[in-house]
Amino acid sequence: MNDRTPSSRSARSGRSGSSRSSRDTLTREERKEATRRAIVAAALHLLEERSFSALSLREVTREAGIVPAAFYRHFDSMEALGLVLIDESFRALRDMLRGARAGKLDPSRVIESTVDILIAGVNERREHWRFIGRERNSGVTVLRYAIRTEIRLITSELAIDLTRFPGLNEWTAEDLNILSSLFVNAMISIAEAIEDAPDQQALDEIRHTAVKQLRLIIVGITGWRSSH
Amino acid sequence: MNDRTPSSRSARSGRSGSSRSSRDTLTREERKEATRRAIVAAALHLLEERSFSALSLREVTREAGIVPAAFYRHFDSMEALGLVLIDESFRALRDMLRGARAGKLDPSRVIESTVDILIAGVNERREHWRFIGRERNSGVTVLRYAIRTEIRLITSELAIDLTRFPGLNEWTAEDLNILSSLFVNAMISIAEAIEDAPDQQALDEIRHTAVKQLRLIIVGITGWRSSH
DNA sequence: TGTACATCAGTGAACGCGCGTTCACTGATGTAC
DNA sequence: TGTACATCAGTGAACGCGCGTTCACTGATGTAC
Repeated sequence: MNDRTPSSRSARSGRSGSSRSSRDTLTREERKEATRRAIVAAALHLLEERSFSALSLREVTREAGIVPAAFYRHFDSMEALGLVLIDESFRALRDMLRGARAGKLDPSRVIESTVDILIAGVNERREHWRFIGRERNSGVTVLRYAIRTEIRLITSELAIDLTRFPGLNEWTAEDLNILSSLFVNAMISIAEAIEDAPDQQALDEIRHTAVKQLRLIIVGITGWRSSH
Repeated sequence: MNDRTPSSRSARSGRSGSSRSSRDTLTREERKEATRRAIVAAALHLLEERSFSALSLREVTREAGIVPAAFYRHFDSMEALGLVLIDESFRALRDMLRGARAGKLDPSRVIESTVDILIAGVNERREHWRFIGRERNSGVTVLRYAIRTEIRLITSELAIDLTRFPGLNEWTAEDLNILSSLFVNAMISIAEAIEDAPDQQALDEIRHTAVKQLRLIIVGITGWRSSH
């Protein structure tokens, strides 16, 4: 696991000065960025087994292949690194959701497709999901609030999207938000279940359950007249 | 916060020997039990602000008013203490649910009453709920599994209870479990929201949202024919 | 009730360890001429 | 292209600190007679 990202041979910049890479060498700026990415990746990797508050600066730098003091060339503190991890994780999550929306799902199989996309997305970015899932309720206040803010954002974006569905366009904003947070909550617990799935059979079972749960919510919606 | 539970004056046992307390003194056994409870309470108190993996043995003993080494007279390790905390927290939770069932709710207000009981219950045992909510997804594997097992138990107990409801008694066991885990998930996220509620207004809003969400699930059920 | 001995919850000192942070440093990369 | 100087990412040693765990101990509580 110790690739020793830093310390190769030499580098040479292009003509006019700023960021450009020639064949086998990198500019100083590019090297710094590579180390930064190594730190982020090391942290994310270690966070599969630890919670953020149990993660030490020295562990991260050890995994990233640098000396502890070098950490401070990139981040002010572990907390700053944590916020970057959240930002990056939610960027991945948003990409997934955007992809799902652009996909123009077959209306007769909306739920199945949604669940499939969710499962594929979580599997693809296991580390990010695990991190978010862990820290959402964990001890580090700053991270917890940052994550809840992001989730609230996603929830209200979904609420806006829902207005486009037939039958929902005359719901009140409040009701749409309630519905959308019901969906988001369901997605979060499905994602948490996926993370822990030990094998394909467990995954199939989760898929099956998730489809039924979401279908039940949909049935609820269609039989519902937005109240007061 | 340092009450110094241990070290008072003297004690005297009753006639025949074993556990019995006279007026103002305690047997050795009772003192030991008191210290044990002090440790558990200290840990639970500190866990309102920290996650378990960030909690040190020395912090706990300091808060409990004993010397670090004395911890080992009561628990083999911090992990053992963690498991006791889970056991105790879920005992509190089960008491709440049992109370709710025994209450013979007004059928026309089942949802409102359920939510009220949930809110009251969570408020009454904030420390336990916070602990469970945090550790459910946190880094300490043993605790995470212990909590999930308990939640699975509660879910299947609820599923059995649901068979008594008109219209649900002919559902398959699988479908009942799915429905019941939808309920339990909703309860968990409601409980998490309650923990963070800063004031009465936020609490009212949570109550309002929770009632609507549960009602939506119920509508879903009544419009549902248990499939295959 | 009184005495002599056993038990054991809690003490206090000591240990080695990994931690976060600081600092002066080095040497490759970048820039000015 | 060549030279002289500036920049700055990463180094390695050092620090003081709180940690978990061990150990021989103490003195109140408990028991046997």
